[in-house]
Amino acid sequence: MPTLPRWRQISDDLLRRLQDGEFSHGFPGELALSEQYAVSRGTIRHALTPLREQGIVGGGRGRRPYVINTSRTTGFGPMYSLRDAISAQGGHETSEVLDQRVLTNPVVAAALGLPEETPFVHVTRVRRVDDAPFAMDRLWIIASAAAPLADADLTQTSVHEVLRTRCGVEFDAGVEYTHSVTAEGEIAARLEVDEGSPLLTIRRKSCLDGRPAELRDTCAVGDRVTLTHVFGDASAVLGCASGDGRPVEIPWD
Amino acid sequence: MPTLPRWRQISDDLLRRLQDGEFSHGFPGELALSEQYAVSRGTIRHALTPLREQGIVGGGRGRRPYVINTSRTTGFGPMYSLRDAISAQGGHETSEVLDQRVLTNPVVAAALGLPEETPFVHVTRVRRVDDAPFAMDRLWIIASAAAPLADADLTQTSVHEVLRTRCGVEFDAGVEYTHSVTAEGEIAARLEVDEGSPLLTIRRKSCLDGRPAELRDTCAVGDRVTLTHVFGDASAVLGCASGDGRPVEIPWD
DNA sequence: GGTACCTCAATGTCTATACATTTCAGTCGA
DNA sequence: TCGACTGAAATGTATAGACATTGAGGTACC
Repeated sequence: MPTLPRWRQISDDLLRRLQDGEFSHGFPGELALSEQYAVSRGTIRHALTPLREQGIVGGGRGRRPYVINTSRTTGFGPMYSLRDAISAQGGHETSEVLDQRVLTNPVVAAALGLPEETPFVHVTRVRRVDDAPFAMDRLWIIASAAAPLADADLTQTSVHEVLRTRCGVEFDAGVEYTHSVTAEGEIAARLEVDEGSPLLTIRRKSCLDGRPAELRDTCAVGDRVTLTHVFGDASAVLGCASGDGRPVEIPWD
Repeated sequence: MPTLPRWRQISDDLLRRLQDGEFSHGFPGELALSEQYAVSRGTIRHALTPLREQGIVGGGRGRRPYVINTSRTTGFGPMYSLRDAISAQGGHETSEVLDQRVLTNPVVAAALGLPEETPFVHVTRVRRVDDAPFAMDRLWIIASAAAPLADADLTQTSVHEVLRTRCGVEFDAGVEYTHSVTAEGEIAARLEVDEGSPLLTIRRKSCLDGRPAELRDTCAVGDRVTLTHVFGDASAVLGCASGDGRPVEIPWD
């Protein structure tokens, strides 16, 4: 495993320190960080870029640097794991694992452009917040890169987390397709909703190290889940009315 | 209007040249661009960053630079305008404008954290591809920044486009909340779907120049719309089976 | 023919510096 | 008291150079 570049180490370290609440009374400026870590300001800027893009810290020319939000922390670009979007709304989350083993699947392999006999770790789960199911998902991750996943305890930990800590890898590219459908048959039963209820389906194909590595299908219950995407320093619009994401009815004029 | 920084000018220029197909036989490297534009390599790298992040051009250490995709061009980070996601699937798109005027709305103002009497440009549309409605949306944009929008012809042009070319502004931050609901009443009628059909609702709050500026509610027909998010160099997973975003049924094992 | 190796080109990482620009806070004056 | 002004602090923009790392393509050897 190659050593991570210095800017990345600093970025991770800053994220950790943010989560520890170390900066609740103010975030240091680039020059201060430059001294703390004994690197040039350019490297610090590089390290801060992802934090600023994800709206975790803010600042700007002339302005004092500040912390915006530490609750939503994991995720990479637009691919916030559903788990984080949910647990932010409070409530204890658990997963019921229905299936977790290594197998091959020609359809999945084709969707990722991989050879038919590629072995995948296959996981199927129902996810609950305070015992109410809010989503179920199936995922296939290329086994060669994610072997520990086959044995990991996924009832309390996100897949993203396992990959990062146990496998030392992170998704670096991907596509996400979102649809709206209605619940039917087995899925409706598993999610404990009426047939005909609205669901969000999300198919995600993602890469590790530039190579296809994962296919994931998620089914989320429409009125229990909010898909949230943030970009840039959105502090000005976060936390206003409707900050929880529930649409406020806006009267016609 | 302040002059754009050099890196941004170059970024825009490269995007234009990409759309013109100038690089269909190969994309120049950083050093070549550095000479062409007579700027340092650092500035070129800065200009290339957004293109690489959006998966428009690819490359990497040791690899020859290459063009991935020029069709999806507008949009900023994860906020691809729905229009682009749709028109990529072919078909001629038009909008039927139901309302377009300046007014105030206390609920909208509150959601954006603005004073109650802030004037907005309010637009309501039904969007169609080949005459079939696929979405309707309502949006409020702060009038002071988007005055030309009140008179613009939106039947063929996206709001994003008008803002960029006529107002010289672009969204630089925002939040997007996506839900799944079922169609009812007036909305079902306007979208020409049965009651109970699945819909995607997207509420977006975004900023111009770091200040709250827009609130947009979109209702999209579940089986006519695919919400697509791309990040990084996803060329390895784009264009595989299920490349159109329609989920392929994957058999249980 | 195929394979291992080598070399080169291109990008990734990092440093150091200079100056422009913007905001904030404090000061001064009307 | 309120306004305008001013200076400091911080980031934004840009340059130039150095070295490391990677992948692709060609070469030479078996």
